[in-house]
Amino acid sequence: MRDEEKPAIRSLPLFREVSTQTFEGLMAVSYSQAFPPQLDLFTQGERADFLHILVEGSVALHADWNGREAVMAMVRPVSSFILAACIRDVRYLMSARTLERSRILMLPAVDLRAAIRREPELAAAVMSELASGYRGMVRQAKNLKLRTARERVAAWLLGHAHRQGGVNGFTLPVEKRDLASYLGMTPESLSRALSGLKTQGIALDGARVIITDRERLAAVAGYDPLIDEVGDDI
Amino acid sequence: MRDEEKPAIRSLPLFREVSTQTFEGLMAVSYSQAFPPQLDLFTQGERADFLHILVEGSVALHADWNGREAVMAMVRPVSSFILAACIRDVRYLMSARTLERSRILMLPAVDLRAAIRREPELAAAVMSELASGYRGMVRQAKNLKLRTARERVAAWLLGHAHRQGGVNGFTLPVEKRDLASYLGMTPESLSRALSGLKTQGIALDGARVIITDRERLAAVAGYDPLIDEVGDDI
DNA sequence: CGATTCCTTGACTAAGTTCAAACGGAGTGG
DNA sequence: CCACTCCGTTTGAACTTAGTCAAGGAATCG
Repeated sequence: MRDEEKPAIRSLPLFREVSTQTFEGLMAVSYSQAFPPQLDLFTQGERADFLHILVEGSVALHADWNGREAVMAMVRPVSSFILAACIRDVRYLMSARTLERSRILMLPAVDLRAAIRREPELAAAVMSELASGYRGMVRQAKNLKLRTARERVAAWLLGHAHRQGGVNGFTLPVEKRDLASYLGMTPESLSRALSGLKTQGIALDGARVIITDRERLAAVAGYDPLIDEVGDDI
Repeated sequence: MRDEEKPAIRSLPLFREVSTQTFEGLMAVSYSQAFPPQLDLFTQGERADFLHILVEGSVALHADWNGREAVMAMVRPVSSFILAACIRDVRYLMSARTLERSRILMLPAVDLRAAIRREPELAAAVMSELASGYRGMVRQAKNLKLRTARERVAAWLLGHAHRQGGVNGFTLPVEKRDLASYLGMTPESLSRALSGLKTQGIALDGARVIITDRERLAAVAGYDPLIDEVGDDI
């Protein structure tokens, strides 16, 4: 793996409190690899052999069933994914594919599990990470069950603007069809939902979105910290 | 707390591997209480002060937003709930209410966190439990995103029959409207979906369901271990 | 019993999907 | 440099699914 990647990985919630010895040990058995866009990293149902850490690029976790597909999560650097399957030593429930060219660190699940057994600080971090991931999924399920498609779109726009540092304008970080799938709708529905929101506080230009009336958009979205505040758990 | 409850709690995945000393310590600071049906135990947004363990009865975890409500999970004995919020010392994302008269053990989150710090076996069990909960939520999100209402109903029926020990007939363990909400639909839709399934391998008599043609029902449901096999993680 | 609560059914409405076609931008090759 | 192609997006129209509203029925519980 590259040395310039290390500091970013070291500062992940997962490794921040871990001893240097353990961290270096884990890095020594991991390997980093670059993947082209649209490449399948693994497929649901396979055994979880590696904890993946996205260092650069972007990755979609998706699920397939009966010929249908849904994007379950969109991963951005630097963060790990599919920790739960690695911990339990079971099969992936989701597949992963790169959206852009991506650099990924692959950490053997066996070594991770061994390190956890040795180092309580790592165990604590994993626990915290899993709890956070669990709550993220609860939020997603709430979003799906309680909101309409249009409301989900409005909420996502607000949430993304917020995560970008409270900006008003941004360009969509992924293709619209992937976003649509993530939000549980078809690309056509997303397109129409976005059009419909043009009178509700946003302006559109291709993949560029500008929030012109935050209050109004928030009213449509029914913005709620217990669904949308993904960041520092309240 | 009552002594006759202890063995069941002791054999929970969470406490099975824990030292007797720690276990007894935790039990000593916990208290068990009986609640009437339809009682709110806590409300989303409140601080998570107690890990709850359902000893007897049944509990629904639900989420509310903008005047709408959705049942997110149905808890049956003996199992713990809202572990993630306790671990992270944050607010509940869901509310809880009893469905029947229930006996619940309440374990102060502070003591739980302290015990975890002291005992690696407990930390490991918590980790495993959280990972399992996370995967459960992923399954639920997949279910919601990929399946139609009718397919979810069919899959739930099969899953429930399977969890009951592979029986063919059973009576619904909760009221239909709660089941409907859990499955992300209205009571009317559930009613119609069940009627529609009468030609697809089930027979109905009020709350009693008999699976007459498992194959056929499984075909409608598109039964998939990566969504439906809730039990021992594959 | 009578009252309440839950479930079912029917008719209607709204939301979202599907299919098809047109549009538009990015990259390619003549 | 322009035409061409490819692919994602947009738009329109028909259709399907699920939700809403309202009324009737069935079961339950004081």
